[in-house]
Parts: sequence; structure tokens; C-alpha cells
Amino acid sequence: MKQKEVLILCGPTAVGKTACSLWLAEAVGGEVVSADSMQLYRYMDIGSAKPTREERARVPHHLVDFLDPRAPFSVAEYQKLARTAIRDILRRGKIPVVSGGTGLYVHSILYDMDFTASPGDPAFRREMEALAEREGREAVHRLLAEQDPVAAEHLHPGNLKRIIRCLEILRQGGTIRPFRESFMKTNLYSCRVLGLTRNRQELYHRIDRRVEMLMEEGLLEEVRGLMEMGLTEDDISMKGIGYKELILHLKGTCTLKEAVTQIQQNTRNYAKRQLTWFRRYDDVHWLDLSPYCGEEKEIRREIERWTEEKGVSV
RNA sequence: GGCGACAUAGCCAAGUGGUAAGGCAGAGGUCUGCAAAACCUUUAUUCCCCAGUUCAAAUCUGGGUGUCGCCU
Repeated sequence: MKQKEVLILCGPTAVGKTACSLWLAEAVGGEVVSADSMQLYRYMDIGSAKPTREERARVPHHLVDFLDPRAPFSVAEYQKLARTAIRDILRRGKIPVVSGGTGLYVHSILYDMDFTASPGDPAFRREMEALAEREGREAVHRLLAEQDPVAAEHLHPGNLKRIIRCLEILRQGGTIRPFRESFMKTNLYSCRVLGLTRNRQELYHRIDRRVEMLMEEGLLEEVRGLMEMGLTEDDISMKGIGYKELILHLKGTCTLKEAVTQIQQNTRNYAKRQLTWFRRYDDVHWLDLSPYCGEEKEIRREIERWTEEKGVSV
């Protein structure tokens, strides 16, 4: 049986994923499948640091720039779309290169997560949120403890969102699997993971600089346009860093300078969380980009070396 | 030059005699349907310096240094 090879490229924001994903895809003759929860959306080109039209012309891209920012979306949907895209690419005899910084999205491809059992129930969620509002988060946590003590033990009472999700699953007759059990590798494909990282200080500098560049490219205008389309801070797409802060500024809550500083801060915090997420996988091959300052050829060679080592070829 | 206020962690700060709150940043972590989300843990052997009072001082006293404000 022919092995179904899938390459995964992960790493924090601003580490240099886009450039590397292109080199990687070009090196193996692959196609990029994005695992980024913001680049999904149309009209959000600047703030999500989407690959440019030219970059997308070099290599076919999937799951980028196709979703209306007003549409509801979730991992469950992503998993379905990503697996379909991967299947199609494999069918055409090409190698899928999953590239992205959204840990949960990557996880939904890497691991056997099953979302089909219990769909989301907005009414129930609102009801539970109201309960938490009235009687505190502990009350909701207690509710979970009554129904599934083991799950409750694994969740901190403060983590309302996930407690509600557990209650939702139980209510629909589902069961909550012990947390560690979900870490079984999917046998859908054989995955190889390349993780990009950088010296922390350097990464933070790159982030600060990039946010300034996004502003120069017209992020404020982009956000203004989205607001004119009717988007508000309540839309999922507008929870994205760069969008939520500028909406506040446009609504007069803070100065532009404050908003930009906040974007930089939030992006740095986000990058740290991404690293935390990806570090827990022990089968990641880490590539530290810091030593190659400005030496793109060197990085490209490193990536090619990795694909050769792994015996990946078209 | 005179008068006054202030000096506590990288930053903002609470604390007026009883053994250094809190927030932010930083670091580490959690993760099965909003994940660029949500949540958790952690960070000052010491309060500008020196001397004194006291069983006990970030807190009181004296001196020094620095910063800010006002006046000439």
C-alpha cells in the first residue's frame, strides 16, 4: 500500500511560515493547505497576513480566502474541509503541505478528534452563561461535577467555555473521553511535522515590526471597510488580533497609538501560546530560524535537506 | 537659590509600627465545535542610601542622593 504522506509546517506567527511553506511545497511539488483560523476569511488580507496573490500563484493554496467573515465557523467545519482538501491533493498524486499556526486546527488533522457526535447548541450555551452570570462559574462547574466527576476534575472552574461544552456533550448523550486518550494519532495519513521557531527576543521584534508594516499597508482601512460591511466585534472573524483592537479605536474607545501597542502585545502573547501548543508534540522536527538571519537560501536548503532526510519526494 | 511633594519588582502601584496587596509585562502550562478563543501556575529574603528610635521600621526621626511641581 502506498503511504499517504502529509507534511505539516507549524510555528508561531511572524516566524516566517509563509515563505517556508512555499519553499517546502516547491521542494516536494506539493500544495498548501492552510491551518489558520483567520486567513480563512475573505476581505481580511492585511490583518491576517495572508499569503499574497503572487505567493498563492506559485503554489496552489487551499482553505485560504474563501469564507465570508460573517459566516459562523468552527474546528469541526475546518476538519471536514481540510480532510477533503487533503484527500483531493493525494488523489492527484501531490503532497499536501499543511501550514498554519492555529494549534487546534493542526491538531484536528493530526489526531483522531471526532466532532460529529454532538453539535453546538447556542441556546444551551446562552442558558449556561446566564447561570454563570447569576450564580458564578463554580455553579456551572458543580453541575458538571454531578454528571461527570472525572471531567470536572480536569477542568478549572474558571474555564467556563470548556465546562459548558462538556455539559453540552453530556446533554446530547455523548461521553467525554478522558483527556489524554484523545492523543491517539490518526491513521488516516502518515504525518511529518516541521516546527519553525526563533530566539524569543528576535521573534518579538519581528512581531512588533510586522504590526507596524501591516498598519502601513492599510490595516485601518481594511477594518473600516469590514465595519461598513456590518461586521462588529461580536463576529468570530473580528476576534482576530488587529481587528478587535482597531474596531475599538474606530469606535473611539482608545487612541490609534494605544490600539497598535495593544495589537503588538496581543500578538506577542499569542505567539507564546502557539509555541506552548506545538512544543507538546514530541514528534516535531524543530528548525530554529534565528541563526540564518537574512540568509533565505540557507533556510531553503535546510528545508530541502529535511525533505530529503525524510525521503519525501514526488 | 527658596518652599513643597514623592522615592516599593522591568512598568503601574497598595501598604503610616507586627514580618511586602493587586494589575501589566516576562516565564511556564492546559486544550475534542467561537481557538488570533478561553483558562491555570509562577515572579521583591526586601521597600533610594546612611545613621538613629524600638522587642519589632517600607512605615517614626535626622542626614544624604535623586525625581517632579511651585515660587523668585
